[in-house]
Amino acid sequence: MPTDIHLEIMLTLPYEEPDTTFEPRFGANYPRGSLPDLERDPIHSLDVMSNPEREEEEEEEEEDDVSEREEVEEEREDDNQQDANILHRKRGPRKNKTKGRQERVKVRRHEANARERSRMHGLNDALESLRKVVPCYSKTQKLSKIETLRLAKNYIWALSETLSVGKKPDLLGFVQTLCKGLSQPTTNLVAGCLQLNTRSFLTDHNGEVTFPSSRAHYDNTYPYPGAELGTPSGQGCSTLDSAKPSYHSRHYSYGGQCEPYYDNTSPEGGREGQISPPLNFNGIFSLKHDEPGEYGKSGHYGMRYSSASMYRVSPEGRFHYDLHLRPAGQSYQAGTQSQQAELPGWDSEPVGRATRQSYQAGT
DNA sequence: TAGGCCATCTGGTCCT
DNA sequence: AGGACCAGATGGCCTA
Repeated sequence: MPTDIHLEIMLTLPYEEPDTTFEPRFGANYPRGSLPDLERDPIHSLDVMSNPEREEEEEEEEEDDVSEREEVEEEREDDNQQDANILHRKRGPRKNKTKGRQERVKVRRHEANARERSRMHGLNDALESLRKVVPCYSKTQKLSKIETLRLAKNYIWALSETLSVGKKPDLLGFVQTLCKGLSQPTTNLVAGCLQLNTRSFLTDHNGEVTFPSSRAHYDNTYPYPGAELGTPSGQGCSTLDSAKPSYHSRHYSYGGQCEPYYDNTSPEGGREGQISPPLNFNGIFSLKHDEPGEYGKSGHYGMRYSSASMYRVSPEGRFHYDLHLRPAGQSYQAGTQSQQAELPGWDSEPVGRATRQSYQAGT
């Protein structure tokens, strides 16, 4: 896994920094009515008299700043030199007027650009916040915007599905869901963060991550009646699912049908834009994450661990799941061999065991 | 060098 | 009218 990919945010103009390309001498920054009463030349008076519409324009021009007026006066002098007959300038657009308007347009454009920059910076800040609450946050190896959004969607989906199932999730299936639709580098990153051996992943010809042996894991982790009975999807719901709105139907509706978790219902699947992730119907879901100040304390690749604590309140009581997705270097208690056996693809590295232990401990 | 990602500029559209 | 939002264009940086 590359360690020092440097993806600096290229900010030519930080939004806290004044836009040096903006010339404050132009009209927008001057209070209205504060302009000196400049003496008008004969040409000016003639234009106003001969064209009533010009009068409104002249009122606008009074709002322009001194510098703009100076430019206008200079141009008028040029016009006088170039055109001896002032009557010829009674008709048609005047260059000085056009120039003044152009300057105002330019100022507004600068202001709009600054607002747009600020808006995009706000958007990027929000995206950065999102990066910090999805698995595999790294200051040095940032996920791209699109990958961050995809991973966040998958993460929400995986957590929600875990809640809806109401049992400890299978890690491999969890990672499968996380990696749905992600690029191979990002998949490797996620797997690396979770200390999964990427050998367990296979990529099909479409570039989508597939897990040949994962069906059984899903069957075990996300049981559904159709799978058990071999019936087409959407023929019924588990007890748990019947107690909450069904989100497993393509045309999903409350109390509706169920489909296999992995049958065209992946986060990247046909439900895109149609549904929300399944929420716990009768419980409480909360996602805890470390404060930003805690990030980077691990010091390993600038990576931090991500912890998501899920609480579910049910008639049976309150369950508490902790999903700690930790990078290499984090210390954990050793897991058991049986746990490893349940998770094909786990390597034998201590960190991997530790991560598995943490994941399955449910503490 | 091509491709990916990014920030920025820009003009259009919609809304207040 | 002006601001927010959006998408296309453009150019820079970085990596394979």
